[in-house]
Amino acid sequence: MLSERKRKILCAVVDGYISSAQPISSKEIQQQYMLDCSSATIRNELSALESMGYLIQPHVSAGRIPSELAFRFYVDQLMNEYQLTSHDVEIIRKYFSQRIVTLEDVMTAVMHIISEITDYTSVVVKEDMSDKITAIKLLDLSNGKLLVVIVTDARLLKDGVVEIPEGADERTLQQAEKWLNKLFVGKHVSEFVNFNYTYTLANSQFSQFNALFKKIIDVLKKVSLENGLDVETYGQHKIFQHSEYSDVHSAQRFLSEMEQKVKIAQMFTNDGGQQGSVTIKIGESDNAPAGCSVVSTRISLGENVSGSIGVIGPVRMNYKKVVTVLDKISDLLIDIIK
Amino acid sequence: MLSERKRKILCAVVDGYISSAQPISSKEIQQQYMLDCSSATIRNELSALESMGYLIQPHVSAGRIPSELAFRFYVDQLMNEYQLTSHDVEIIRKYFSQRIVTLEDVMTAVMHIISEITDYTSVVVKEDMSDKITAIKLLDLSNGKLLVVIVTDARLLKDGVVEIPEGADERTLQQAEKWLNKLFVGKHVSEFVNFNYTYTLANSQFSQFNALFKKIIDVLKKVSLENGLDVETYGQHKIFQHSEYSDVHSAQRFLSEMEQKVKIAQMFTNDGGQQGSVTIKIGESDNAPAGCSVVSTRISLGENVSGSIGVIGPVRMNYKKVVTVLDKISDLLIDIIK
DNA sequence: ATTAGCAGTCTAACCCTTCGAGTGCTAACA
DNA sequence: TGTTAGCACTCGAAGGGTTAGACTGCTAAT
Repeated sequence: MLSERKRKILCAVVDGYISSAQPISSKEIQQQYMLDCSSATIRNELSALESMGYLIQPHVSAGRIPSELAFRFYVDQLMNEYQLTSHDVEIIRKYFSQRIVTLEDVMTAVMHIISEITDYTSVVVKEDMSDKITAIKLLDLSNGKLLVVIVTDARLLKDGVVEIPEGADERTLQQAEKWLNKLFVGKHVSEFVNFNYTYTLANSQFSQFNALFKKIIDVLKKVSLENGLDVETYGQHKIFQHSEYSDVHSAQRFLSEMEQKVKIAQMFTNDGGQQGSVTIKIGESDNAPAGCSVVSTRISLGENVSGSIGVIGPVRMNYKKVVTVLDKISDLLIDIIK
Repeated sequence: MLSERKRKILCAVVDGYISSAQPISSKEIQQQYMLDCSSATIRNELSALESMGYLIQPHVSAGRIPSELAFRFYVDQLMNEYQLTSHDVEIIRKYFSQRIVTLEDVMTAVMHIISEITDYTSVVVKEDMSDKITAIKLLDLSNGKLLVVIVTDARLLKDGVVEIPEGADERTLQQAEKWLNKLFVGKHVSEFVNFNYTYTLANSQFSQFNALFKKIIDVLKKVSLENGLDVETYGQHKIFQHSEYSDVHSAQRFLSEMEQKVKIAQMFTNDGGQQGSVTIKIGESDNAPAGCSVVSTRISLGENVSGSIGVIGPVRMNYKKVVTVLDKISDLLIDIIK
């Protein structure tokens, strides 16, 4: 448990680093945040926080920067409120006062608002849940491969080819087919983006077919991403405003990452938080891209459509502001989407 | 008219600069491209080409780089054939051997192929021509504004608000409405992306309403872009592979540009070249973004859908390769799309 | 018309120094 | 025991100066 003073100092470092992108020195903390002890005392505390893993010293004659652990602690316990500025509110007003007719319009507006206010790349993921699976068929292509056909309500079929596992005769394949249908029919295609197969498969009676099922579910995942999911981003150029992307390499990495829509979708849709609560992923340990954080919230977009909105940006992100903006937009969406 | 030797030298400079991104020296040309005269002679020729506007010398002790004029001349007259490498062919094979079902699949594959082979950002624009305009209505909102409602076959209506011009009474507005209907009904929404109003309007009998019509057409343009047009890009991160974007500023400019889908659509769809012929825009004078070139070709995607595919990248682009790839893909598409 | 040779120019790279910011440690102090 | 002043030390960023070398333009000879 951290002492009150340590918490205060840690918060000062994180806040300061978020706004300046520079290592924070003991003097700076004393002058700007706490006046009741000397910089030497703060140095001692900083040193302690560093050995606890919360702070990092880029080099010996520099101040401290927060570790990912510190950011995690910050968003969970230290972060205080952010008040939307009149400028922020004006941006929201501007977009929502435009004529908005379709769901597309809404989402485009939301993306632009979020990106403009926060200066991060905004992401909208839309999951169309209306397309239900009506049947799964396995077709032996008699060259050692199996054609998996997934039939759905709306579009006739989606398919993929997988290897037939060793020692699978016709009868076992039929059984497998039966089992697959039992498991999947009636479900929405987009439910499989984040399907965690280890559990389900470990308990199935077809453990020798694990590899096959895994592949089939991969086909489902692919299909669900390509058909049931719509990923849009806006404000990729905003990353250049942040000093962590001032070198070309990290910028390139970020952009490559952003073009992998599948990955993006997963980051924004999994561990489904409830509407109204904001999920924050910090760094690779949270399955965000290296050096990046993902802040998102789930939204409902009508009968059979749900989704996520959020931003992706450097770990040194203005979480307060982002969370507040997402909350606000989320509230507004509830009013707008009937 | 340029002498044969000047053409040869100019071609050498352009080819050399395209592949090295470095100013080309007289010595280099002599060694690599022509052995039948000395570097001093080439220096004289280079000097002449510079004063003709084809070459630029970054500083006095550097070689020459081609001007945009030179690139224009190169693509029109000098450029020789490019042979697809086996690696290129392999990439095409890889993507087209995947199961491709929908038009979406095709276009995604095409985008990836083009970007992977060329290392530039690829763009696909799809214009859905099935949505025809059935009527245009003007509604006086009696606050000095006019609601323009565009009714189409498919989706009920699209609208926008414009100011009523000075001195427009009810009767003239009715006339204007009539004229608008005569002009637009039966046309496809997406025809207006590149509608050039100056000509049409200059010859209309409503010259005093030019501003109004202009706005209405802007609404149509906006509508057609938002509804009838689909712009997708892939490989934005590829720009970092090219030295002109090794500084953060130009990279940012490029990305901002790429996020303006409207502009992109216009660059790829206008002055409608025929399928099978590749259009090359070089630099701002050709309405490409500053420092950029746009290479595109029109394709047919079925009954009521047409579009463009192409790349956008630095003016120092490997035009040979890009043109060849686009030609190839264009041919393949003709086979695939029925 | 072409070419060898040479003086002149400019960049890129490297090294060196300096400046200042910030720390850790020590010893004194409450 | 916790806090603080003082100081030596470290390290990076910035600036200046030098050097090496890449090319050119010009001149004069062929």
